[in-house]
Amino acid sequence: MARKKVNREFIIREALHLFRDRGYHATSMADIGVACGLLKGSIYHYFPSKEMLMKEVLVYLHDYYKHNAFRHAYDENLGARQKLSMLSKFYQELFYGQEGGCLMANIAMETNSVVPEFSPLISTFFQEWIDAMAHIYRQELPEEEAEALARETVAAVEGATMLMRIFNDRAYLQKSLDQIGEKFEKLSKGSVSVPVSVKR
Amino acid sequence: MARKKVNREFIIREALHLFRDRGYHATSMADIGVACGLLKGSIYHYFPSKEMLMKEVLVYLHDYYKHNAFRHAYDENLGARQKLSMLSKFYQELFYGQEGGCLMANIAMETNSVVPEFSPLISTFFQEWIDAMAHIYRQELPEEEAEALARETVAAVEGATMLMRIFNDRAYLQKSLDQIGEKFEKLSKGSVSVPVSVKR
Amino acid sequence: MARKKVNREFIIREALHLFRDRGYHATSMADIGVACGLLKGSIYHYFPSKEMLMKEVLVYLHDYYKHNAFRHAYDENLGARQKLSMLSKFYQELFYGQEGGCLMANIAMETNSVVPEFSPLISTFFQEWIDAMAHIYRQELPEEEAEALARETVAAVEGATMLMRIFNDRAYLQKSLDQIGEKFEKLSKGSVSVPVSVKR
Amino acid sequence: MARKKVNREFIIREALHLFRDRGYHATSMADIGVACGLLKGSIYHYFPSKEMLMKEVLVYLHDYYKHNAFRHAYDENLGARQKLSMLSKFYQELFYGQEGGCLMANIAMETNSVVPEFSPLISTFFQEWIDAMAHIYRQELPEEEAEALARETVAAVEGATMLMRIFNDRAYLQKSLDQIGEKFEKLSKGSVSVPVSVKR
DNA sequence: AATGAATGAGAATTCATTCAT
DNA sequence: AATGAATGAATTCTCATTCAT
Repeated sequence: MARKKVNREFIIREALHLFRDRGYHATSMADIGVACGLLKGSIYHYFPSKEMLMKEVLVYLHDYYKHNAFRHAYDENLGARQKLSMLSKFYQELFYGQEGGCLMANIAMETNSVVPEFSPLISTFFQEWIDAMAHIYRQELPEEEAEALARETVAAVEGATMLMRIFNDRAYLQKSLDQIGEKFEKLSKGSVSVPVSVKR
Repeated sequence: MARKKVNREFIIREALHLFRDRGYHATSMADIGVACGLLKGSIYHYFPSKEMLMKEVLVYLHDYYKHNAFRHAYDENLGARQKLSMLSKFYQELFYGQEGGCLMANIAMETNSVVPEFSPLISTFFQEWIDAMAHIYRQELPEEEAEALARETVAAVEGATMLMRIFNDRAYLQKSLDQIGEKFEKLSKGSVSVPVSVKR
Repeated sequence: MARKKVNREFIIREALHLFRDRGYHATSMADIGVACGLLKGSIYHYFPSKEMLMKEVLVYLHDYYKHNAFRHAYDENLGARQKLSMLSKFYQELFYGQEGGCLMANIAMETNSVVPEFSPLISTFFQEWIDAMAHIYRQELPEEEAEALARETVAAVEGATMLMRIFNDRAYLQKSLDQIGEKFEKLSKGSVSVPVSVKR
Repeated sequence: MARKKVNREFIIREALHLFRDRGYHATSMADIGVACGLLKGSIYHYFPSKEMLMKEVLVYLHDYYKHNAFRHAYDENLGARQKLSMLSKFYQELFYGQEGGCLMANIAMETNSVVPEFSPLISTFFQEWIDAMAHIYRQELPEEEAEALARETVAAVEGATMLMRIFNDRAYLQKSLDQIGEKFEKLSKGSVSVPVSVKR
């Protein structure tokens, strides 16, 4: 029964789940308060506004991905295939809060032209994701091809996550993540670029 | 200045644009009123509630796709490639209200767990889209492959549309639509099924 | 299927039932329109406002009582007991729209200090009712006693009608109407006044 | 000018007066807010809806009667006549907010078939009132007679209260309350039951 | 740090009323 | 006579935010 100690991070995490599952507008400060065991007014001791809280949530999630997922893309102890499989596993877990899907995508769709303050935070996130994927692909694919495939991959995963929510069927995401490796395999075989044998 | 005559369809179309661009919650009845040259209260002359209006918008858009896009998939005067190119062109135009992207996707993401009444209307739409794509693919691909590719296609297009909005760059969608034909080409070549040569 | 021809009286009668059953504020012009097979706007061809319609309803009902009930009190062909029994029967039928009770009382309670324009119409009605009863009682009771009993009678009937509605039990009104005769009997026996000697 | 401290009870009491005087529909949350020195929105800090507030008002008034009036009926240190006179005095004061009359009756008449949620609260109140009166009467009257007289008494008082409002004349209620004792006197004399021999 | 009260702006919705056709 | 559209004001209710304690 030991109550979670309340601090900025705790609130951010609670808010993250609510925002992801119910969206920005449909989540009230009171909802967040309840989730934190606080009154809505108390949230303002930690964050000056709902908008700032949302921003911090976006930053928090971005950092989380950066440190726990994107990072692997640049870990030169790993081979491309290893990296891809690690990332896949990561996304799989992350997006498996089925109710919610991807916070970044959800908020992007809902607020893109209505709270433009969020946009740079969101586009930076996606750019870094794409960069990370492209970095992996470049190990075996020429620059341009790598970038294109990275964009394609991210689009495919997000599109699949969306369908997963709509049809309430995890298979969509599962399939999409599986294809990441497959597609890479096929392309890198056909590619002119030197087969990987990197490792330091 | 000849004012558009106001009727249900006119309101639905105005609302559609607002809902697509600004989302469900951030669009007020007053906004819709202004767009229609009416007072907010007057909208209720035509629709009993915001929720019902949104539903009719979803139905309207679904019908629009059905009659203008999905229909081609079942037109047996056309070859698979022709169908795909017609659909691509259609989506390209439709989703080129860049501000907005895809109404169905936007509303799905925003309201999925918060206004469940919309969900069946949205999932039916996507199912019919997938069915239409699968129907085309079946002309040259085995059942299972056709279905999988259809799901993949829809996910890819929606994911790309999302990135298009986020990066404010139409190339994402463009690329994705181009790949529909390419991917099909590659797969159907490798397939066992008889090459198409339909054309009555 | 021959639709009722619409005229002022028809609307008044429909409105009367709605006002009696649902009250003044909770009855909308649209409700009245529906009951009449008209649109709400059309009511304004017959009455300039909801308030004026309500007034006419009150007048209409007053007239109805005057001609069909109170009148008997002054019909010198009838004995006091006959008069009382006629009136009882009349009220019984009138107030047996159980849902509704007494329009005059309902509207009085609801609007007394909020639409004072109705008050004189209502108090006149009740005064005439009391006068009629007093007139009957005077046949066998002294002036003062007759008046007091008249007031008492009206209060008792209205109080009972109210309890009838609250408990959804017609017995309350029934009992009260029965007691009108009984009480009169008891009082007139004890009274000094000359026993009635009915004419004809 | 020391402002009354606002709490649930304070709001309930202010609302009670407004509801009694102006009725349920004609009293807006803004009215209540003004009466309490608050904005309309602030009322929702204490009550979740107008309907719930009304319910609490009904409960509050019921409790008030229970503890301050009905209670005396069961106080076996008092004789029947004493009880009756205490109750009379109580009603006299209570219903002497002439503008308003009896909240329970007013709300019953206005909302009986339009907000059925109030009905049980109201009928329970009247049942307890009747029970209390019957309990007193039973001291000197046989069961059945006591009950009938109780119903009659309540009906008479409410009917008189109504006429008091309509004619803006306190004499109606006064007279009715006076008669409670008289009628009981007459009946109990004629009754077979043992004359009361008050305890103490 | 946290509360509870209060605010003020704005949301959806209702409704009496008007008016051109 | 009747309609259907439109209005504008009011109503209930929500919510982000502020602030004294």
